[in-house]
Amino acid sequence: MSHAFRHRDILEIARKNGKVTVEGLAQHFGVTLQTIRRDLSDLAEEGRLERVHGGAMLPSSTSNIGYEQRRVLNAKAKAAMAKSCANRIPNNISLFLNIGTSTEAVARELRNHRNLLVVTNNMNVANILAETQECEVVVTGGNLRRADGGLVGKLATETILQFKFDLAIIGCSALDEDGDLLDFDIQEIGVSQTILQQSRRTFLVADASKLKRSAPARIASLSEVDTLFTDAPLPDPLPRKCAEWKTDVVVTSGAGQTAL
Amino acid sequence: MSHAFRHRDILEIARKNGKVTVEGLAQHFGVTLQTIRRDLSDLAEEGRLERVHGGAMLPSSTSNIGYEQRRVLNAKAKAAMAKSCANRIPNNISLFLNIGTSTEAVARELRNHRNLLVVTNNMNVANILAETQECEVVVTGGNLRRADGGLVGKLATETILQFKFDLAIIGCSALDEDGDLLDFDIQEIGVSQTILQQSRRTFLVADASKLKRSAPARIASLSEVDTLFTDAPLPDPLPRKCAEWKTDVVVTSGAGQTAL
DNA sequence: GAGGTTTTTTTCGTTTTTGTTCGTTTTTCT
DNA sequence: AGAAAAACGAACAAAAACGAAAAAAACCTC
Repeated sequence: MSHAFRHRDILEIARKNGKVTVEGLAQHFGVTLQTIRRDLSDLAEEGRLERVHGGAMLPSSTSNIGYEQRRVLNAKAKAAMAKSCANRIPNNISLFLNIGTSTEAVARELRNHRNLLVVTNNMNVANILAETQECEVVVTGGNLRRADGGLVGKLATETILQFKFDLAIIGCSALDEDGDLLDFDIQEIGVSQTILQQSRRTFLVADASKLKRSAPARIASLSEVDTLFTDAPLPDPLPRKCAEWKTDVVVTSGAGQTAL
Repeated sequence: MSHAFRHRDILEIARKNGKVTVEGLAQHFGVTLQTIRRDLSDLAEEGRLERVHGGAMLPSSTSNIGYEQRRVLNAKAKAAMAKSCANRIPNNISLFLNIGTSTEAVARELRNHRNLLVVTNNMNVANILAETQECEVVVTGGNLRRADGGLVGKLATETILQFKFDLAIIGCSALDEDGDLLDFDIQEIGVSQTILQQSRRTFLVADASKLKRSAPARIASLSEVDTLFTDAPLPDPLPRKCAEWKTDVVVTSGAGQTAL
């Protein structure tokens, strides 16, 4: 029996049960574990299944496409990045957090900081920080973008212009090999650029997946960023450029260690 | 079996029951307590659950679902008021919703309206309307007031000045026998007054409990309101005054009927 | 049926996950 | 308040799962 048949059946079983196990499938088809592993890897690569330890699950796109999916996507690495980022954020300062699941993770880690003034154009960040008592939260105005809870547009930009931040924590959609920060949404570009302009220091939080993507609009260059937090070593031209630009790079392995 | 499978099921159980226990889950999955603890820690780290001694709960503020559920208590009268208010709101207009549980109830009833431009300084209203696709939501900037999710201060006022609304739906902390709208928070006064000034028509939503309270700051007079929605007949001097002012009064009994 | 290709199995070192133990913290009982 | 019980997290060991690569089997085509 060729893998094509198995693939079809595996998907069917997965759709019925919501999940499949390597062991179970091996038994079901009377083949080796390794064979099933290869099948699942193939299916995962095609995006038809989501590989997990011990088996595979239906890709979450079935239920909640987009934001939720991105949020869960390597959440652990993001949490680690966020932790090491939060560790370098002192108390008693003003800071900005923009749109993005990574900055939301940072917000979660900031709940125990004291006396911060946090300005954000991200509804989720505001919701997260509403829990704590220890910091003042200011929300910029703007048009609500349902996809990610972002507040965008003229109103957002104008509000930001009224502040001067000690620190800006930003995310981006992509990061290319020239060290340019890119974004999908033209509207968000203006907001991000205004933030950079209004803040004394800048932290960029971007997980490794951002390095494999591209996006149409350019926000800024890494040279304008003080510290980059990421979860895997940078590909080749970038480490040298960052050194040149004096941009610190903090790589956080999944477990939470920090290295230069 | 991998943690990925358990995580999904744990969240499902948590959403159904509102909480999960370490012991219960360990038994359910046939694994050690320690394993479940690790799972719960992971989920808490991702912000998907809130860890508590002995188990975990749905995160309190983040989740729209949890919030929705918590608001059900004593909301019957409010929902009735909100329904009859929403019935008098046409489609295709711009409107403002300010702070208050009553206006939140109205927001909930507006989810099936079409082509509205809703501006609000209430995070909860924004969260509620984020669910629907049918209307544009604009959030004013402002300082986040944790007690009620309100956005207040100079930023809020300034944003509102940039709009002109077809209709404003407002709440208030108290309503006295002179027909004056009162509020506890001085900051909110400025916002409310600005709203009245910028809108062509005004609906006030105030349940009967507001009539028994007092508050220090005066927002405006009922004479400036076009329609008052409430859930019990007004005490004595007010019906006459309202008639004089040409302020409509819509009294909704708990069951949902509408009377003049 | 020989030769080449594809697929599967086998093997093995590595990584991930789970279980166990133990000292500490939190909760509950008195 | 103080003691007992329950829950917790860290650390380490055991078990399970993993991926890569070589060997074997199955399947072509000529």
